[in-house]
Amino acid sequence: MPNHLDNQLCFLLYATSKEIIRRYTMLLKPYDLTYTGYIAILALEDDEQITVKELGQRLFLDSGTLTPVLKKLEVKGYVRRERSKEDERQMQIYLTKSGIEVRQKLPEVSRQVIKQSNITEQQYMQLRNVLQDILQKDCPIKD
Amino acid sequence: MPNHLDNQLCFLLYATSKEIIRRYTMLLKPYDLTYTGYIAILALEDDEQITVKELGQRLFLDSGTLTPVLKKLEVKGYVRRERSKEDERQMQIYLTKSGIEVRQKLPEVSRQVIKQSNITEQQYMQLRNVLQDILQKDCPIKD
DNA sequence: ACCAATTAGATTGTGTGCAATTTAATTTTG
DNA sequence: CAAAATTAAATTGCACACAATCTAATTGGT
Repeated sequence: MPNHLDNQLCFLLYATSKEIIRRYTMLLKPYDLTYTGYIAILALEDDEQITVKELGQRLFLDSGTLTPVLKKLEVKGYVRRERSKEDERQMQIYLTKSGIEVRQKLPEVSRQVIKQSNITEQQYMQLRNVLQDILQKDCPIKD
Repeated sequence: MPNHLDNQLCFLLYATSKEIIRRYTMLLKPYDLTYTGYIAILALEDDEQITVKELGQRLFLDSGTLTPVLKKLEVKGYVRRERSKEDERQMQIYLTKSGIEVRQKLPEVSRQVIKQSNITEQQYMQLRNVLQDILQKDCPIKD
């Protein structure tokens, strides 16, 4: 591995990620959604109730980040939060009708962001594969 | 471009970037550096004075982010900040002796992070090329 | 059944990240 | 040359991220 480039790679990852999120944020404004709110809604299936913990596992986020985001999504009317009756510690999250509606419009936003970045299908696949590799190889170490 | 994967790619980028930064943050603790402080120090050459604006261009960060970071680096003794005499609006930033010293140790941190992610040299090159492409293609739109 | 250990979510504190505004200095222009 | 426009940093406000702590609920062991 070429040492003098180590930093470039990590920094590129960081800079590109920020830039992509910035673009999402702009396009999500009409829906009154932030990027975090967006991925939270996308992670919820239409007829599904999941806990904050489960949602956090899908998004790699903890309750410290998710709790405020979900409260805001609730105020906007996109999700509902209910204490589980079987286990009072758990909070059940699910999409409202309005949340399901907005969720259906979101793929268009995503399509536009990808379009802007102008990458080829091959590059797209390469990038996805490498990132999945890195993230998966990271998982065992985290535990 | 396969539509149903659009989101996966952007999310992967976001999640991987966060994970890599998390690893940096852990390894940087002994040096009393955050990731942002780290890239700021790396962006400064040993015998160079640059303005906050210039530094921001290198790091894709604005004064709103950089000013507090640089003030903290100054308190830690890694950089110095001085008003330019030619143009009082500008703040000149440069590494102290201590900053130059710590800077020399940082490539080792970077090497360790790359090592942990276990990617092949080919993957490394692919990733770098695609990210550079995306970031460059994005730039004209920003201006 | 009781108490220690665990677990889920919320809260707190620190550090970004960025848009928007402010302030002070410099440059441009009529 | 003076007023207007521009520019550099700093400041403000909002929204994450995440570690650490807290609280309440549940579970496990005896």
